[in-house]
Amino acid sequence: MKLQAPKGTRDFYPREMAWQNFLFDAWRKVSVRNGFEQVDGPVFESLDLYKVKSGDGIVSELFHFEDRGGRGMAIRPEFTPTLARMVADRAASLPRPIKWFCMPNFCRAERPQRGRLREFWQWNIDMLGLDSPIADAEVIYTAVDFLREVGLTSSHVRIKLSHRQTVQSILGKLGVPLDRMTEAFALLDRRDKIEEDQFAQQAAVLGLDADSAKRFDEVCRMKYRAGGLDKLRESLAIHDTLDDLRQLDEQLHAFGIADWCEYDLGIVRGLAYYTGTVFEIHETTGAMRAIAGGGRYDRLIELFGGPPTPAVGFGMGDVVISLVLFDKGLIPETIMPRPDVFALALTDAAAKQLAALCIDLRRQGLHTRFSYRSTRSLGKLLKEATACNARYAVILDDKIMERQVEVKDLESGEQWAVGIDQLPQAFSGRARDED
RNA sequence: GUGACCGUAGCUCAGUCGGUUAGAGCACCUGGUUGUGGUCCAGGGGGUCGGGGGUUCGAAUCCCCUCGGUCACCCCA
Repeated sequence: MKLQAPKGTRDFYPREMAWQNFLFDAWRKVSVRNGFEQVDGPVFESLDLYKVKSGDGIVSELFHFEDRGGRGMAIRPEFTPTLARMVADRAASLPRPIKWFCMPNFCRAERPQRGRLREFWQWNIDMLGLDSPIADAEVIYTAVDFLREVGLTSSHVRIKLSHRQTVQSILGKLGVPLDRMTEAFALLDRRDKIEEDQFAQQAAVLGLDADSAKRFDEVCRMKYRAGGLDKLRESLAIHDTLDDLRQLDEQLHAFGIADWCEYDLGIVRGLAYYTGTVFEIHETTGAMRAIAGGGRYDRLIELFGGPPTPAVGFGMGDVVISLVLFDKGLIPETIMPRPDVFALALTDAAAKQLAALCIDLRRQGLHTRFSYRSTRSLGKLLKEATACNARYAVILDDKIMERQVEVKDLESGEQWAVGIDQLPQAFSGRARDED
């Protein structure tokens, strides 16, 4: 093959495109019914915009270029900076809370792996201007609503939750000073990738003695079902009211999604800008990378020059969720657009009327296809009609001269004669009853 | 960006020790036959074996480079 799609990108043939549309439809439908409004921004932004949040180091992860005036530009790798910019620009006039969603494509110059490509589409749900755990819970509820919509259950996937304030409070009581919290979170995130003694050593640098480091590690490995906060508190053996987590827990119950959720203090979410709730959605087997991730980021809008604005949201990429649904056999067979009518001609005289009849049906809004083949074999033509999953076949023979055709219901196999003027009604089933 | 493994038709794969013109099933296309739906029959398109270079009388097969995929790092916004 001489020309191939660039590394980490995909071509969408009709079948893949149909799936993509199916997924997008589900994202949009769920977003809208939960009260979110769709937005979007430019595919590329000023390079500087991405440095604001992530620093200069981000540049190597971006596809970037100079425009003809020498200005640094980058193809968007995420939506949050654009969102922050949009909110900051109209902060005074937007009604609160702001509930927005989008499903744009992003590009990141990373090494592709399973579930991780260089171009992908991501569903973003964000809720701004409401500093209440209700917002956290509603955002998480929206994710659960989607999971249900595509046929997943709480036995397939789990929402793993943590809370930055809670973990920070625990770490503080174990001896980590406030100014080393960011490092402590980073260590927490890396704990599975480094040796035990290295972990202990690095923990010591942060002010944790051997005993505290061990407890720290233990706490982060335990999982607690929603509602199990008292157990969590006991096992911590640390006096902390866990107020932040407790309020969230109440709301998760109020939204009826507690059985999808589990507390896992080992969930950190890479970047430092999360301020409260953090969560990831994982397949329960744990085999795949996270399906979605998000949390509360109350400082970020300020960082982009807006007024102090509490915010919570998440992103879900199209790649992992598609792999998960494929693995679980949850991709429906019927994602391709289905013709209402497939018209076919059994004689040369009838073939001459085919186009006119189809155009007429199309003008009445019916998805109509016909055969381009010269064969007059009814068997072959019906096979063609079945192959594209048409609902009805319209069979033309010499009776077309008397304005009569046969209509065949391709699901039931029933067939009956219809005058061409009654054709559209024939498909509703009413005309048949009158016969 | 670093390291490891992989790469034969759209898909799943066969291809002996390096040896003639690279194969099968499915899929796709055309027509014939049963006038009524994954039947049967006949025929067809499609591969410079991912690409380039090297070794050799001769390379899908051996060596190097490159592109792509997968896995682990990095990162995961």
